[in-house]
Amino acid sequence: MSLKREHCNVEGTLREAGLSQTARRVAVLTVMIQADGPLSAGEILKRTDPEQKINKVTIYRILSSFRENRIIRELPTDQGMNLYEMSCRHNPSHPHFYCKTCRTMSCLPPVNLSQAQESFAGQNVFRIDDVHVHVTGVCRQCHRQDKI
Amino acid sequence: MSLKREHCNVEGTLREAGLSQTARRVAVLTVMIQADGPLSAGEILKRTDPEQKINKVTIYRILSSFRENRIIRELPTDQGMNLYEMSCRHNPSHPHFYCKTCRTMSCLPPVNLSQAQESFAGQNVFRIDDVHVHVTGVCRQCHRQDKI
DNA sequence: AATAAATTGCAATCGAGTTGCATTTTATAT
DNA sequence: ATATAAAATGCAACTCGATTGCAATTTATT
Repeated sequence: MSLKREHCNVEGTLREAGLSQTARRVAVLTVMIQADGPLSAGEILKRTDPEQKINKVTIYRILSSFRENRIIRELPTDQGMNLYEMSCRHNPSHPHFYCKTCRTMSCLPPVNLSQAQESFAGQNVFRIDDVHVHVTGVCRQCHRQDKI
Repeated sequence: MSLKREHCNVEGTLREAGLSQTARRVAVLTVMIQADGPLSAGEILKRTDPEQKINKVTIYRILSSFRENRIIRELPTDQGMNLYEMSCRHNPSHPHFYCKTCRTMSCLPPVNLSQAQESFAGQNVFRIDDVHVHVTGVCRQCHRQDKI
């Protein structure tokens, strides 16, 4: 994401999702909107106002509600924890690049997978070791069985 | 993967990787080769001969050595744990489909991402909620700093 | 201001995965 | 075959991200 960019309105986003406007939710959403890359739950906690002393459980519950309402995306990492980023028209779904050396996750522009290697050449990518496409949704069997 | 398929030779795979032929490694690799989809560490443990009574620590250490030697691939899940599958010429890298309802991960044929939605139509996919491309490697900055 | 519903904090807990160390097994040489 | 060093394994304890139960607090609504 660039520095000068449009982003969502905090109050409007919560209202559209049908979530009540609590100080905690406003704080977390503000951090998410201002972030320039995926953040861990711990990092989100650090970036909220220390005056608020938000409990980590509250952070996780707010992130869950945001995820359920598609306000944010959850990105599982190779390190067994999740990172979070905004999921809105200002930040459409895109590949992420994890550097094994500095252990940081950064965003890549949306690309055609078959052109990945060439397309990523202009990015901060020296070597690609693995490209993993992860598709989430509902399978036909589950849909048939009316589990949803 | 289909039922009648070619697969790797256990002893040869270990030898080529420079790993000694221990009963534990043979057991785990046999399970991996015979699997028809990604398995969790616990499931792999279950599928080994109960007579061997392999410790879970040993399973994790064997999986780590296999991953380091590119014998297997590790797939992080939305559930905060990893699944494992063979990484060889008989099982090239491919997308995976996670059904939120039955919570199972299944394999999809390799496809061009831009054609994903259409291509998956013939699979056991009812609805796609998210397609996540995860690229792993080394960034330019780390390469410049000779960290590797 | 009163009330019910929703949210939050705290402590305890879960579970996948890891670490330290003693024991056992493997590969290699004699 | 036997000895030896190196590698692999088992066991117990532990790490840490994430979750649960329940009481206390805050929010939305009357």
